[in-house]
Amino acid sequence: MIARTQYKPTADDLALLLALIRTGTLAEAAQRLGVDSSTVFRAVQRLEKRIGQRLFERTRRGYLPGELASALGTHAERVEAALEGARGELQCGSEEASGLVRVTTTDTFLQALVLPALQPLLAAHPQLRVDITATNEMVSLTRRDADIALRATKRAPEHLVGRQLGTVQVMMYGATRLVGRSRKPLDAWRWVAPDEGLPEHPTVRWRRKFYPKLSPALLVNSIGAVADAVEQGLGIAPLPVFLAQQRQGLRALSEPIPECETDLWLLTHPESRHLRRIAAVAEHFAKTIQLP
Amino acid sequence: MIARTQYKPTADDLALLLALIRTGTLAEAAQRLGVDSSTVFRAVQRLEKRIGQRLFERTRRGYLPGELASALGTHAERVEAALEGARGELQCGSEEASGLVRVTTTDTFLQALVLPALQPLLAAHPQLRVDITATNEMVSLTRRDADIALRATKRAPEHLVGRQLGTVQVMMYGATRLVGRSRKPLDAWRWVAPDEGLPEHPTVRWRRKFYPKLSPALLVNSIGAVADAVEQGLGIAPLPVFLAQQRQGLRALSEPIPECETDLWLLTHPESRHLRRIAAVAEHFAKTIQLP
DNA sequence: GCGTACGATTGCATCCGTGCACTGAAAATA
DNA sequence: TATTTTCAGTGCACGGATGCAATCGTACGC
Repeated sequence: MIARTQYKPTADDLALLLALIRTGTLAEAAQRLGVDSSTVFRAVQRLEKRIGQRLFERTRRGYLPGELASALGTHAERVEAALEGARGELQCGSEEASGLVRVTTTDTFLQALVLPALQPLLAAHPQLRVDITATNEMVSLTRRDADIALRATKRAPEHLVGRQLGTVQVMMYGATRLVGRSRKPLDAWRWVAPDEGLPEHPTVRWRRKFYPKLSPALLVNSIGAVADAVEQGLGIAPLPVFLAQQRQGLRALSEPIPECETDLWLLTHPESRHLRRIAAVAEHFAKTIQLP
Repeated sequence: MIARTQYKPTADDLALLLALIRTGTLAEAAQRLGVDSSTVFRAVQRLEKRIGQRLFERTRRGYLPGELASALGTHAERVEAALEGARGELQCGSEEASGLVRVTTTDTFLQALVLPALQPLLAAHPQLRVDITATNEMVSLTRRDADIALRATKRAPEHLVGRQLGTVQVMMYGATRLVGRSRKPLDAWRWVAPDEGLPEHPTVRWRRKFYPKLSPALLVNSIGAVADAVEQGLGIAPLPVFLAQQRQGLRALSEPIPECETDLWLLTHPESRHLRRIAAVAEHFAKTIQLP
């Protein structure tokens, strides 16, 4: 083990590092930091000398972060977020949140849960902007993607701070005008199901396990569309209760199916969750969106 | 809304604030920061002037943090943790963790899961010190208490980053030499149970719900002691499977009881989980401790 | 091929923050 | 009550970081 001088980088060092990583040139980094480019130049030199290791590769195009610099950069982002949180404490309006918050969820949750909850939130915070992305895929929520996620999973997500908002229960449904009061077994009906776009959906897994022979008569590309199809009387399908309750004329054909149950999670990034705007949105969702 | 000058505190400002909050006097804060006390004095003045608000109350005894100062202090702690994380990146040994990690768990998990996992961890990191607190109570895990917690709960904990390590399954057990191959109903046996110290334990709730008339013949003050008593043949009891498997001569008298199931969570603080020593312990626990 | 523009460096004067030494006052201790 | 300790707060000289302006090197457009 070499007795290398253990220089402890300051927050300024990290801010500089981060700016330089993000921009790639001294001039732009300097502009972002509000200092002269010569200052950035000398600061990088100092830092490298004190650490005793090269951080950036100098190329014609500018500064290219090395491995260590990248690693430090992720830490620097955390420091930055924490600092921003502290600064939010000093915003005068104090209660009102402002800025952009990026939310990601599925199309189903979006229309059934998120959109209805949005109106009062935006009314309470006029300066707040919300950017919602609906994806069916389970995108890993990095800081680049979004600030808040509303997801349904069986197992709790790692590396994220989560609140469980309830449980998504699933029952078999059919349109009343289709099924009437019939007591036919479930596999005597035509089924509607999501197509190959959602191969791992709990309802699909459940059907394959308990009705392996069954072949759905209609495939559509989202759970919302399945619900629509069932409402139209095109067949029966396992549907989340909260979705079925929005539709007219559906009749439950079963008890809640335990195998299809998933938990509804409200997820935020550990680092950014203290930012006022993000905390405001998360709090509001947690209060407004509740499943049994 | 007053157009107050929106001064953005630097990380140095926050470090100073934090030191002053923690020590209470200029001299001690200065010593902790490695600067002169006059520097601290002037820095506080500057900061208050720029923020446009008093942060500390000056008393004979020293500096007393006001409300805003305390609020900023919690943010400052986050900044501090993030900075420490960045500095850890530069430790030369790089892979070896050093320092103190405080772990809290229950006595049951401690002896059955944590202690067995500890040996290889300490061997791999000679400089690492671990401080384990076993409490039966569900102490709220603040940064003051501990860095890592191993807990069993139904619902996922909020405000903490958690990993679910598995599910604690519970079955009825009795000593073979007591129950033999008997098929008597469960309530024909004498029962062992935890005493009033654990009134909300899942097994207790379950018993009250399904065997309300039943009165345990023996009460002891921990789940470990219940297992011991059952092993001695003093009665039967619902026991976590992982505990029963450690004992000799126990026979399961039931299937796993769904109502008694709890999830095993490994919890860390969002802020400190990037520190090398804490990440090392958490990783090791996550790898080593696994329930089905 | 020449000029232009952009980016990395460097020299120099300036200024802010700092440490050191000191004062004064209030506790703590004898 | 006398003495010592321990604070907060001040004057002064120094040094390092900064901004400005000038220089150099290279890519790119005409």
